[in-house]
Amino acid sequence: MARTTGSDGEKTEAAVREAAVSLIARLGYEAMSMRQLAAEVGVQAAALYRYFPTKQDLLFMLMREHMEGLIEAWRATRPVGADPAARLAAYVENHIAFHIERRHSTHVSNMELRSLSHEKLTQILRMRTAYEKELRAILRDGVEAGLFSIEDTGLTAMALIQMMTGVIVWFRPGERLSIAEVTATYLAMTMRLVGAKSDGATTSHGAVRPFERATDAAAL
Amino acid sequence: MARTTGSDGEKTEAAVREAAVSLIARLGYEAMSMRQLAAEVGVQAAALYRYFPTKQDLLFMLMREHMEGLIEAWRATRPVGADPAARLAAYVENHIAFHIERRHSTHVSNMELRSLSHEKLTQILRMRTAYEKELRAILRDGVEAGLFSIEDTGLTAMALIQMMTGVIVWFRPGERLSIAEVTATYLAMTMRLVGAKSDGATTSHGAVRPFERATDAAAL
DNA sequence: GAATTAATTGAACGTTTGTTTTATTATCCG
DNA sequence: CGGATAATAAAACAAACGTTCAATTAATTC
Repeated sequence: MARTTGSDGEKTEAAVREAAVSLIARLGYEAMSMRQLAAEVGVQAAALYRYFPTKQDLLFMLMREHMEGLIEAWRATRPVGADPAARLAAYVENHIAFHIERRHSTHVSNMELRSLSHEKLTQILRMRTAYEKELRAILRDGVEAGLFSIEDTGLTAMALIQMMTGVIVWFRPGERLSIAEVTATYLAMTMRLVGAKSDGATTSHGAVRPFERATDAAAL
Repeated sequence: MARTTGSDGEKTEAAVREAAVSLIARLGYEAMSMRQLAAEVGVQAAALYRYFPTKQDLLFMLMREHMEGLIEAWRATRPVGADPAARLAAYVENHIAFHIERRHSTHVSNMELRSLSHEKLTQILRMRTAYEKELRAILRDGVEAGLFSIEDTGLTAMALIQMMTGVIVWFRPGERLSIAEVTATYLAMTMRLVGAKSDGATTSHGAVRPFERATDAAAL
C-alpha cells in the first residue's frame, strides 16, 4: 500500500503524458478525470501530483511541448536560402507530416485552448503566432518575387493553415490514401491556391512534383 | 418563491437556447454548469428542466437545429440548373455567410461532437455528410465537364470545407476586413484551388467576380 | 371569482470532482 | 546492512455536479 515494486519516476511520467494526450484528445480536458487518467497509467490519482502541480498545468505542459516540437521540426527542416516556392513546399510538407504524426496532441492543442488561464493561453498563442508568421513571410516573399498571386497574405496564410491542419479531422492512417499521397495532393492544392507560376518545381498543369520526401518527412 | 411575474415559457426557452449556445461556445459543454446557464437566463437551475430532459439533450437540440439551418439555407440558395462553377461559387458564399453569421453555434457543432452519445452523434454526422455530399457532387460535375482540374474529389471537398469553416477561428466582424471582402477572397482562392478555367464568372487572372451578394447572403 | 394550468423556486439527493495529507514501502547509496 | 530518499497507496476534504421533488405563485379559463 505504498511504493510498488518496479516503480520508476521517469517511466511513470512518460506514461502519464502519453495517457493524458490520448485521453484528453478522446474525451476532452474537462471530461477527463484525474482518477480516469490515473487508472489508465495504473496508479492512484494522488501519485499524479508528483509530476505536475495541477490538472491545468498538465494541460499547459502538453500544449507547450507540442508547440515547441512543431517549431523545432520546422527550424530543422526549413530551406533557408531557397526560393519561395521551395520554402512553401517545405512548410506544407512539414506541417502535414507533423500534424498527421501527432494527431492526438494536435487535437489537444487546438481544442482545449479555452481551458487555459489567460496567462498560459497567451504563452501558447505567442508560439502559434510565431509559427504562422513564417508562412506569411514565405507568401510575402513569393508575391514580391512575382511568383505567387495572392489578394491578402494574412488571410491566405490562415486559410492554408486551417486547410492543412484539417487533415487530422478526416485522415486515418492505413485507409484509402497514404500519407505521401495526401501530402502530395495538399501540396498541389496549395500551389494552385497561391497562384504559383508553373515553373521550377511545378508541372505544366499546375500540380507539383511530390519532392520524394513525404513518407519520411517527420523523423524529428 | 414560485412562478415569477411576467414569466413566459416561450421567451424563457428562447433565452435558454441563446444563452446555452453562447456559454458552450465560450466555455465548452463540459465546463458549462447548469447553474451557470440558469444564472445567465435569470432563473433557477431546476427551471431549465421544463425545456429539455437532460443536459446532453440540450446539446443535441442545439446541434440538430444548427445543421438543419445550414442544410435549409443551402436548399433555399442553390442554383439548380447552373454550371458547376456557379454552383461552387454559391456553395462557398452560402457556407461562409452562414458560418460567420452563426459563429457560436458552429463552434458548438464542431467542437462538442464527442459529448454526444453514439446514437445522437450518428444523427448529426448523417446530416453533416449529406451537406458535404453536395460539394463533392459539384466538384465531380466540374471535373466531368472539364472545368476543374482536381486530383481527388473527396479530399478536395474536405480541404475546402476545413478552409472555409476555419474562417470563424480568426474572423471578427468589424475588424480589418468586411464579410464581403472575406467571402470574395475565399471564393477566389477556392476557384484557383480547384483549378477552375478562367471563363464565365471568373476573371482573367483566376479571381472571381464577387457575384454582388456577399453582404446580404445569409438572410435566411 | 373560482378552478385550472403554466412556470418557477428552494431545498435536497447521491455522485463525482480536483487536490491534500499521512503513512508505507521499494530502491539506492554508503 | 542501515539510513536516506523516491514513489506510491489510502483515506479524507470541501466544493461542485446533474437532476429530482414538493411547494408556491402567476396567468389563464370558464
